[in-house]
Amino acid sequence: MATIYEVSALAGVSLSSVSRVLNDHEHVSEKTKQKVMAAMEELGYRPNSVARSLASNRSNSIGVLVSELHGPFYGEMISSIEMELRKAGKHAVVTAGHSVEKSEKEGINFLIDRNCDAIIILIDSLSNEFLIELSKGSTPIVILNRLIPEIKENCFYIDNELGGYLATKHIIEQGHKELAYISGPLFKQDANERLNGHKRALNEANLKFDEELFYEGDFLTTSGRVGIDHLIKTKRKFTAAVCANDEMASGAMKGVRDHNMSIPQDCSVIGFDNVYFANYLHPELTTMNYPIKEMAKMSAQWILKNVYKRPDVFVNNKFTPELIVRDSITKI
Amino acid sequence: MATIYEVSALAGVSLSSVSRVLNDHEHVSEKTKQKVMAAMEELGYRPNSVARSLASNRSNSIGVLVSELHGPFYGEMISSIEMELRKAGKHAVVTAGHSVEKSEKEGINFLIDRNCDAIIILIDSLSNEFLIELSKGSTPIVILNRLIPEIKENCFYIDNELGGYLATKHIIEQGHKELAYISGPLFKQDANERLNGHKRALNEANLKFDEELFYEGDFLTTSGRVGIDHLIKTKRKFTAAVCANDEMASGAMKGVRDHNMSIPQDCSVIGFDNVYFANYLHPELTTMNYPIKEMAKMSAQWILKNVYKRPDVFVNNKFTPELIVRDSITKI
DNA sequence: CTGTTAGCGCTTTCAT
DNA sequence: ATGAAAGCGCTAACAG
Repeated sequence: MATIYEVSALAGVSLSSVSRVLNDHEHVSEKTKQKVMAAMEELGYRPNSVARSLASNRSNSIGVLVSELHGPFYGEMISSIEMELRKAGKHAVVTAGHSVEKSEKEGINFLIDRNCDAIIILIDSLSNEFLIELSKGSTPIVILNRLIPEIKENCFYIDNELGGYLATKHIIEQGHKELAYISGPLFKQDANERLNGHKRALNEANLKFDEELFYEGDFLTTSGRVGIDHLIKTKRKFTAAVCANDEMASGAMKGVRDHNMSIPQDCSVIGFDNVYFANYLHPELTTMNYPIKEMAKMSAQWILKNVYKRPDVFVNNKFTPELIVRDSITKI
Repeated sequence: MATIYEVSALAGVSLSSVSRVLNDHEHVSEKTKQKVMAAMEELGYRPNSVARSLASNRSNSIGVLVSELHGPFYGEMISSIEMELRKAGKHAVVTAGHSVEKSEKEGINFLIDRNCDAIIILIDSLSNEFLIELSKGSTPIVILNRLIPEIKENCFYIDNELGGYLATKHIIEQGHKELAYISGPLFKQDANERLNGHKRALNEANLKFDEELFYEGDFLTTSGRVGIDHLIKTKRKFTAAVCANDEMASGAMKGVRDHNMSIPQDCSVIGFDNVYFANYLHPELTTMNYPIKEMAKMSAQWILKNVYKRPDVFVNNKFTPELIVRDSITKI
């Protein structure tokens, strides 16, 4: 593998000149530039990214820490981040924290030790305090799906409370009065906020929140399934199940059917996130859109702008959930 | 950030000794080891991975190139790889090729330039010849979902032809005689093989393959939907739709229902891959299991063994698809 | 605009 | 078992 030395020798210029054209510096005469490029071409020179990183203290890699790498939600997020980064010649180093505090901290250390220039984080177990502290370190961080007021510039989030509110409001407007709620794990901020929105909508309609018709799941499909079993066992009547995400909604749909009820006639269902397969469930799932792709893209752009000093792009931190009406809710 | 120099000074030993304990070398006295560890502890020393890479010519990063980063299939694969790698202190650098030849080649160069110690590849546009050539380079590669005889040690694959055969055989055994087939894009090897298996089963049952009841999709949900429209327009009768993957099957199910037919009574459906949401479709999808997690894990282990010389693990290259019977097929 | 010169932090012979 | 010293390939002041 040819090095910068050989290039400089062949081109008859100094190391620095080669380095300069490599880094697109100004103040290089067209002539030397041509000579250098020709030499590079002839030698099939490829820069050694590790050496560059060591000398410049930039790895051009961005760490991405998520709860899980699979699942419809994270996949879209990572896909979106990688696309944006790659256009800029940067790359994504991904790792998962599995919603376990210890493991998530390890993930962060892992990425920092890897000299990532910045880290994009979408996890739940680490406290705001920890993340605020982390943000004071030398590795810039951006946080997805969470607003931490003290470092709000680094946060990209949607109004989960509003989303929860709008979802439940919609279902109430269709005439439903007895709502079951299948929640995400309440140690997660978004699960909490969505539940709060749900309660606000209930309140506004003078309906009361029924503890018996509440089930705390884990955001995974199976817990939607189990949740329905649990709810039905209470013998309480409900005409709709409000689910805190689409995965649980899909599980809930299965559960409802396993009890020989049909959707939406016997039980309406609403989800949250609008993951791509919500559209392929039967009936198609009414849900709240979560613009994860746009948010992920924004977070990447923020890094390009703030860490790599790329020309300004407009960066928007707050996103809005939107109701997507499909066929899983019936009028009463 | 403390460096190895400060550690060596504080411990009162040489650079090399510090390096030795860092790398778990033998021939280090227990005493110096203790001194060094104490010094590291005191200084909060963290090794600089970039410097290590430059000096050792190992980046401890493994490139992963896939067609797409989202979708149920790739998500599970990447998740599985990352878990295995991280246990060994290695990390995954991911990138997508979008099934476009130019883009996939760029992806490979990108990863090589990033000094990845090895690359895991699951793509479709690059030819066997190209990959064989690539395998002769200095960066080891492993190939998922494809058998290239010349480099079969580096390949991890299932018998797609057998899978296609078994799927269709099963559906024939349920009494179906008029089968529509929604294929993956035929430039992809797996799509081809699955189709061949389908034809073999047909043949064996003395049924003929009907060109009119064939539709070439793109492995994405929407093309399953579109495929059904197309098939129905032919006015040919069919009692079952054999789909080359679950995503198209989910689209096909939607299509069938949009034409006011019910599943499986009016039209049975079978998929391929057994992605996690196949279980949450309605009716639950009968499909062929594709052990992508195990295969991904194996590929990571192969790298640990062959590139990093980790203690032998048993490595299996060939996997077998298995029929998963659920509710999307009816007896005739 | 171009060249010289130190490193970046660590690994790895080679002696001892 | 330990240490000295020479890089790994490149960047970034600084001087000219």
